[in-house]
Amino acid sequence: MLDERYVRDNLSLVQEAMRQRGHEWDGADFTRASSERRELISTVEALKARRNSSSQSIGALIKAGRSEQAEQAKAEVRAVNEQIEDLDRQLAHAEEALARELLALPNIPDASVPMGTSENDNVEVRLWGMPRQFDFIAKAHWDLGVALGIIDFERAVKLAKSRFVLLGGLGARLERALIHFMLDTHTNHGFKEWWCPVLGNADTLTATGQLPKFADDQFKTTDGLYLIPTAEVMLVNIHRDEVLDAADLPLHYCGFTPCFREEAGSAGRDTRGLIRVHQFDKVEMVSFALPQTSYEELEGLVAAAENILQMLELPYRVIELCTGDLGFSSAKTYDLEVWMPSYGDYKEISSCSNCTDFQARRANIRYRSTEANARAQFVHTLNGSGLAVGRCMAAILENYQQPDGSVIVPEVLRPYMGVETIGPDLKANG
RNA sequence: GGAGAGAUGGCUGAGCGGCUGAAAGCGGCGGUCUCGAAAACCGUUAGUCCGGCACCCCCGGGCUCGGGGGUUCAAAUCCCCCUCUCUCCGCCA
Repeated sequence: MLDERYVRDNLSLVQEAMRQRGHEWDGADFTRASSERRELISTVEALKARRNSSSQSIGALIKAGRSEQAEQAKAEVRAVNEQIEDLDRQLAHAEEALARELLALPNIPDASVPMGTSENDNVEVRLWGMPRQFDFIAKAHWDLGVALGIIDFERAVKLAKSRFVLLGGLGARLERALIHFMLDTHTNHGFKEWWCPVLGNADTLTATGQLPKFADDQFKTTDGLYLIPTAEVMLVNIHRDEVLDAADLPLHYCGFTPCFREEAGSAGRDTRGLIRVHQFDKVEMVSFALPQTSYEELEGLVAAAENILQMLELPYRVIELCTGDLGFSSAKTYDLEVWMPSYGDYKEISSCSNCTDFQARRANIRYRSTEANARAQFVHTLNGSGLAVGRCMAAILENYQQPDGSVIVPEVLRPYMGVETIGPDLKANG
């Protein structure tokens, strides 16, 4: 959420920022609600001040035994109360309208973010590794996985519905190996590991920006809880309504959770395989940082995510999202895209964002500096995938496949897997 | 799931419907003392919104004692609903 005063004082800047994002917003409703709210507050608070002082004098009159004057004053206050009640109702409406406006407004892109209207305008920052040249016909991971007996899409449909996945034998073990490898690597680099609920309440999902605007993208329960679309939601909300000690910043957190997404509106896209499913595993990183260092933190998160891909020896590239492709809460985002032979292209496997104070304001997460009497300020929150596990498995299967349909296990995963290859012998795969 | 108890400032914990945004203690901050520190003593110490001043300070006012509603001229205090915590019972991986 943007600061109301900032939006009010910098309306044309905000309008320009929204235009760069491709977000329709003229600010008229905001301005109306904002000024209406302040006018109502001034009026109603003057009346409340009058009520308070009158009530006090009534007490004095009663004590002095001047009951007829007290009764007269009571009648007057009753009349004032009727006006207050009416104005408070109007004020509540104005505040609702204002909140609606502010909650629907995305973050302002950082000045360094490249201009653009779609993913076509994203900028490649760097490349790592070389896509492998196959001297045989490379298979897609959905064919490989099924042939190896480690991925079962058909039974997953029976168990749930389409866009769910069932992993068996070495497939299940590979999933687990990746999760452990990623968490071990991050915790060795100073990230604190958390295990958290996968259902969150409305306040929690509002704080990170999923609600109210993206309610259709979330799975929900009948009693008002939501399945989390990413661990970011929980890791950020750990400190909701808290004041952190500046000396403790930055905080580096990580956690593994399943992630649930309705994928409403993505019908027909990435319909095969592990790329776009309703439930997938992800190891997530979240940082809480001082405003003045949050962009350094962002580079650190990207490096931590890149480290995983490098250890797995998967070719990838880093791109910087343009203004038009930026996520709702983000001021600046780098995506990591892994080479995916079946697409003949790079495919997103991690997204690292600096949300500046946008989520912190919604979540009311502040910090107090060590200087005496310093006012609590909003922290900056950052998040990055480290990495999406399902897509990582897909990339490993495709990039490490052999002519006979077997898959070599990346070196760093072998201690977790206990095998060096996932072979074509179905029995050996569990 | 059943029965009971509770929720007050950074923490502990008082609080006859009006003089209580809140006693006291702890903690924090500032000071006296000291070469310095500790101890002792003195002072100070909630958040947020609106307005005066475009910021901070300061000044005036509103709101906030888990959340919401009600009674009343006036609610931390009385009534109702909800949430959460604790104790006991039941159930359970």
